[in-house]
Amino acid sequence: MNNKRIELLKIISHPTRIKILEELSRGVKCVRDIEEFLEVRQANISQHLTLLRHSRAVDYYMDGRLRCYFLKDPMVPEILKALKKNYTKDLPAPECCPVTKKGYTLGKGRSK
Amino acid sequence: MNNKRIELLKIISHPTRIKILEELSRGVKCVRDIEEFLEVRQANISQHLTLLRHSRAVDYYMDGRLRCYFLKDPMVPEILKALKKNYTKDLPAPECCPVTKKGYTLGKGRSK
DNA sequence: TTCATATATTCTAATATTTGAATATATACC
DNA sequence: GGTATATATTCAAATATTAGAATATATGAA
Repeated sequence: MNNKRIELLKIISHPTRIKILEELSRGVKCVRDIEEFLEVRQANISQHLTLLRHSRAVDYYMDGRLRCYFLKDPMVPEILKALKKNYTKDLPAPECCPVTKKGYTLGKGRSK
Repeated sequence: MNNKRIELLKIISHPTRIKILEELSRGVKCVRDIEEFLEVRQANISQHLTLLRHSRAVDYYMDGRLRCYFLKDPMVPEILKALKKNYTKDLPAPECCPVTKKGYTLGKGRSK
């Protein structure tokens, strides 16, 4: 598995950055637009955008004083989709322990 | 967006844990199986499995001395799929800066 | 009960991430 | 030029993550 992809995934995995990416998935936005709907200070948003830029998740157009950000990496929408999906139940558990083919007891760790 | 999902995404985003999850996506495995194909010590694998258990990404069956781990959270395979997908090009960039509807220059930050 | 096997936990040091505060830069407009 | 606006950078402190080492626990077998 490509390590760059995993790094990008890690970068994505932050509440503020997810919000930024979701907003960008609805269309191009400049930093002030992002400031408006997030309760986060400008400098911090800029820090997050810098991370997203460096990991090539986003890119931007400059128009005069504005930087208009947009999504660039095609994995990002896929990840957002997977995050938003409504999962109704757990994956089916295997019939029995396939290693020993014998009976089993359920893991106790599941409630922790 | 559900914060638990984002936390899980962050937990997933680690090279060793991705490898473990990929292996589990091929079928149930006990810890020793995982040790065999990863060049990581048992204690460390156990630490990663503990994280994955606590975030409910995986669960396990006990069979005597063996703990047979399997995938539990349905988002995990979706994320693995998104990671493995062969993305051939970037998302299409917007025609022009939609904020000002004027001409634009491309961001210089893209090469950093 | 004792031993070996399978796995987990605890502790710790190194490192990375996160945020706020302050400051810097770049551009448009006067 | 000077000023206001839009955004980025730097620094530092708080916090979180990571991996290794040592040790603990649980189970099955003898």
